[in-house]
Amino acid sequence: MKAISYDRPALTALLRDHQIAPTHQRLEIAHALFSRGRHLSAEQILAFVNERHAETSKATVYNTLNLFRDRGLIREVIVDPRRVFYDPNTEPHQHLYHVDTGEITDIAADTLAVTGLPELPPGVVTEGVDIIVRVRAGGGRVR
Amino acid sequence: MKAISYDRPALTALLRDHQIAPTHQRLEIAHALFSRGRHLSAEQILAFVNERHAETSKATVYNTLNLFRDRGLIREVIVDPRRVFYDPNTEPHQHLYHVDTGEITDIAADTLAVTGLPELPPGVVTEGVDIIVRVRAGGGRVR
DNA sequence: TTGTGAGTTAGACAAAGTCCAATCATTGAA
DNA sequence: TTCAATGATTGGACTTTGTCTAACTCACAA
Repeated sequence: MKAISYDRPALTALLRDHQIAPTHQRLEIAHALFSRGRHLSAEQILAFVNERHAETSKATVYNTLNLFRDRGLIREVIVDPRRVFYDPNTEPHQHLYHVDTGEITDIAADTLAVTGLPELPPGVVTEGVDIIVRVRAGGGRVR
Repeated sequence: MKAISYDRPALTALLRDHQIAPTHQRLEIAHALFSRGRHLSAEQILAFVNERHAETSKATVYNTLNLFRDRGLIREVIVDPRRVFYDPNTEPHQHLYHVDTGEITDIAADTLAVTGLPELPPGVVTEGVDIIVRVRAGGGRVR
């Protein structure tokens, strides 16, 4: 999330930076994600984008999210087997997943470190290291 | 994976230890997972269990896997948004996920350490910390 | 003004998993 | 050993998330 303002021209520039033609629908979808800065599912994005009057189809939402992901504009978060969440924050960071509520929050990467990762098998490259801290409402005792 | 042999009596005892009535179907499903010691999807387990002649339904496989998970006999691995994998190894360890092939392998926990996890919000308990190293076939340069 | 190619669309389809009401098995008490 | 009660299993309908396809639309360059 490099930019700070997410008005139309800023989003247009953002898409162009990532070699994405800025169509109306794509700008709407980008706006839904970036203006909220939250982790949203495809269904939620579809609902937000069509809040006033239907103008964007399910197929376009999925196409666009996959395109954004391939172009490095957003990131997939896989924590819930039932649906994928999309994260407008592509800076390195990790996730805290509240199992009961489905809520996802960020964990800043700068405080976090992983040591002791094993050697990778040859001919293999790391795509990324995902860390998910799963929490649930706990009876009294914190920790 | 405490036990070493996974014959019928051993599996029966394993289920009983976890307050699970050892029915025929449950023993078959436990056998499919524990004798292979690999990460399997529900579909794969269904196929293994019915290899010779159909004897266990889809519903039972799902019921049973959820029961085993709730009783702490197996663990869910959520790395692929399309399906859940089940892991007969409940000892603390992490996963390496090969994005191209779908292959999952274990990372021993004893070499691994995570530091700098933030304070949890109050009234919340950690269920677990999942670490997934995503790798893909890489052009020459390893690492 | 018009042709072209990229983008969008509705709706059919697919895959994973859940639910339900009917049936079947296991078990413990008599 | 028998039998009722409880728990487990079943087929199939259903739900949800996501993909696919073929037709259509739109922006834009010539």
